[in-house]
Amino acid sequence: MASFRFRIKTTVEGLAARTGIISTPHGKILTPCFVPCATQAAVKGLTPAQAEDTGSQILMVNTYHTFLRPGIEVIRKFGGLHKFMGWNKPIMTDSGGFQVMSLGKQGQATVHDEHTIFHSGHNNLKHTFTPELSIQLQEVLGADITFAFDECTPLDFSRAQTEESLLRTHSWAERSLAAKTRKDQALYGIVQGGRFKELREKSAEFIAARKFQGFGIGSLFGEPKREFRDVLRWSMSGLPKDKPVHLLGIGAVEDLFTGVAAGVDTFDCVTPTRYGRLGYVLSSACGNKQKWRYRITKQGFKDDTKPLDKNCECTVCKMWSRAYIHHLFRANELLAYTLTSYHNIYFLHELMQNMRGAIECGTFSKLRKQWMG
RNA sequence: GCCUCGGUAGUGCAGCGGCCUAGCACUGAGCCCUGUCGCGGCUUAAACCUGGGUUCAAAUCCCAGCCGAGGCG
Repeated sequence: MASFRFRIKTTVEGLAARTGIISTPHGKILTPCFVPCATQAAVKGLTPAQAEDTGSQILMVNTYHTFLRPGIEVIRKFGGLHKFMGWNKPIMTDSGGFQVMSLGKQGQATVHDEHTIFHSGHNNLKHTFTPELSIQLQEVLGADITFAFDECTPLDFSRAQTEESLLRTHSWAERSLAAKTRKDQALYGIVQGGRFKELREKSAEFIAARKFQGFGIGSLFGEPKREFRDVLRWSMSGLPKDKPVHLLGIGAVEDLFTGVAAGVDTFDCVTPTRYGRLGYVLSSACGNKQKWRYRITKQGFKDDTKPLDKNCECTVCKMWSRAYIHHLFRANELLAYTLTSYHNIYFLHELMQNMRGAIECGTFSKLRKQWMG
């Protein structure tokens, strides 16, 4: 079985942007690329075949969610996620760290230095999560790329709170590494540090010094765009260039350009599928140059015979009209979610493919300018 | 034909003399969501069946009509 490897193909003069190839036991990934979320071992609304058709090279599955349901023993019985969900390409698994924050905000998680206690909504059970458990679970899940258990620090945390949280993330990073037993899985360490320059740099330095095969950058959403750029730069400055970097939870068009320019190799984000369910269509021709999206549920599309995106080559855009998809949403037909999610994922993969092409042709800055103005 | 009950935003309900500038839920219109949210949040639009009467004051009480549901013939 092939082991994990990262090879840089092309770099861009004056920028950190690069193309590369991540090799994993389940195949290669051309970077930079977008990673759709399959949180509960499914890309919401799509079959694995459809996910592959959109251009997906790798999926992100969540450890905490699959631990709660169906439970790790079920997946163990199948020999891992790949066989369980019928996806033979690479998989990465989130460590459950994000849920420390997202559930914590709802009072469903309490963080301690040693562990985190989750109060499950499913059945009122309490679950104690530790870095060791997260790694153990991820090894059973069998992902090609795994993440250290971290604490996603809310951006409104004070300097003192952020520092305390960061110490925990670092301690958990070391414990995650120590708990690792499988050699065929890559383990990424995660850089945190909230919105503080010194803490981000300190975190990057700390994580870079450990034996991780790659790095994740955490907690970058919700920032004003200017800060986003800065925080990303601080987070990456101390990381070695020869290892892959994943930007966790980011997928807005502008952020993808910013990330790639800064040298990020992979991105995961829920927006294409979440937007798909909310009736938002990603489009390069929608007139909204901030968000690159519009709402198909609006009245105006009721009898619109045009495709979702006139510039898009995806199956949905070739086969169906805005009027039809508008109708599916109005009628609450499940196909609405499938078609819109399919298109949205295709849109992001297409964008990333264009970025890869542009980097290799030396026209990345031009492409970015075309999109961002 | 008689009797009973009911007619309040698009839908379903609340209000039953002044506290109604009429409340709620869904729906509509619009905005928002970045390691998931078929969710949730915010803004906004929209109604007292008709006509008489009683009263200082009627969505509210009375009469007639119209409409709907049920009962009796």
